[in-house]
Amino acid sequence: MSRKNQSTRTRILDAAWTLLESGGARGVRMSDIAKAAGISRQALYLHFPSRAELLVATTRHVDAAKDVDARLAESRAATGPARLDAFVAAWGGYIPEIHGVMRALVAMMDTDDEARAAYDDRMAAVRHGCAAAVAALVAGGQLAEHLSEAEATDLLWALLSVETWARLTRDCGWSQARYVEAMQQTARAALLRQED
Amino acid sequence: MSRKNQSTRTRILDAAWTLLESGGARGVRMSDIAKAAGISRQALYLHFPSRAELLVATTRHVDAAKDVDARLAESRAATGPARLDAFVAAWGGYIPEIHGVMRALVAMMDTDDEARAAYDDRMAAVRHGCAAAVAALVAGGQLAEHLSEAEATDLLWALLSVETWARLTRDCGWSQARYVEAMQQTARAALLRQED
DNA sequence: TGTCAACTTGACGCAGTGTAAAGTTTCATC
DNA sequence: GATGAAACTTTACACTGCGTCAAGTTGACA
Repeated sequence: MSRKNQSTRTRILDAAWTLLESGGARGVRMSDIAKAAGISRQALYLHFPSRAELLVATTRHVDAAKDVDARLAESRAATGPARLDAFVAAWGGYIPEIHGVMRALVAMMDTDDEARAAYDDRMAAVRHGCAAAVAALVAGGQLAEHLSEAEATDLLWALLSVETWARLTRDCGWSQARYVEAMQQTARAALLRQED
Repeated sequence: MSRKNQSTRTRILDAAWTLLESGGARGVRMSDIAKAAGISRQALYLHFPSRAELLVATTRHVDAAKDVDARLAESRAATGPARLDAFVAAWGGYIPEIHGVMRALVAMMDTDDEARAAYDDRMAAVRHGCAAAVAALVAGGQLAEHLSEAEATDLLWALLSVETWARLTRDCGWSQARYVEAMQQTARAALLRQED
């Protein structure tokens, strides 16, 4: 409630975020987060009931800090294929900033319903954006004949997975710009009706 | 060494496989595997030094049982775009059979070098297949101009990830056949020079 | 009959999460 | 300035799952 409480909570979330994002291949422990936040491990439990809920809160914290909604909203301005490009660029550009947090969430998903729900929630938001981009194609009669609107949405959503991003940028060494460009190209090739 | 030893080892691997594949969303424990194999938990350690090595051995066991090499070899017969289709069908058709095992491997990757190495090994094999399929396109002058041979390989490899398969079939409810068809379509659209 | 390998039982150490309880600091308020 | 509440600390412990250890049991084979 007090300002000090707020600030400690924020310090915890920032610490978790930093640890998850930078390095953190080896699982980030509660004690790591506590140390980084400058408090005792037990004090974490005064603010968050479990590791899962701390991680979930961290994703929300990052969303708020990076203003993901505003960014995705921008892509809504364009129409047709340009909208597809804009959405791919917006979401694709956001992935590197949440990669670590998403990774942790995915790792917990198998054993924690809280984490699973948070992940599903996030995915639903992305899917919603995909659906809107596909709808823009349908409106312009530009969707490939061999795909239903739902299938095109599924395909785009699958294409824009964090894992795919990680493979291309982390494992294959692509630059972020190259990734976005290639995904735009691929999404267009996969979803647009071929007729120049 | 003895036949009985062999058979116990095989029973363990089959048990692990079954558990990982069927259900097993909640992490599969050593005690689960032991119970399923009909031996004590401790006896597992007479055959495998650690959970990681048991999982790695399980992937090899599955590979041997399903004869992945022979399946992928078939795709080498075709040329040009047909080869791309054949490879996508071969690997894509294999994914559902190793999904559970791969999942477990990925989950361990973060904390275990053994598992990481096994995963990298498997990925290298898939990448090799991707590279060969792309090379067949290059040989026929059919690769899209905007992609280098290496980039096309990266892209195909990213497209054929287990995660992408899981999203489409598990999360979106696509049939295996629809998945393969859509991936062939998408790979062609993304990689082939457009010129009809 | 002895012995060797495979297996069992039971106990333990270790890491990491989460809980519990008692003590300390800080700060607002009477 | 004493009182009391909130935030935090320290210490300790329960629980799960992995991995180790040691002392049996069982069965096959020489």
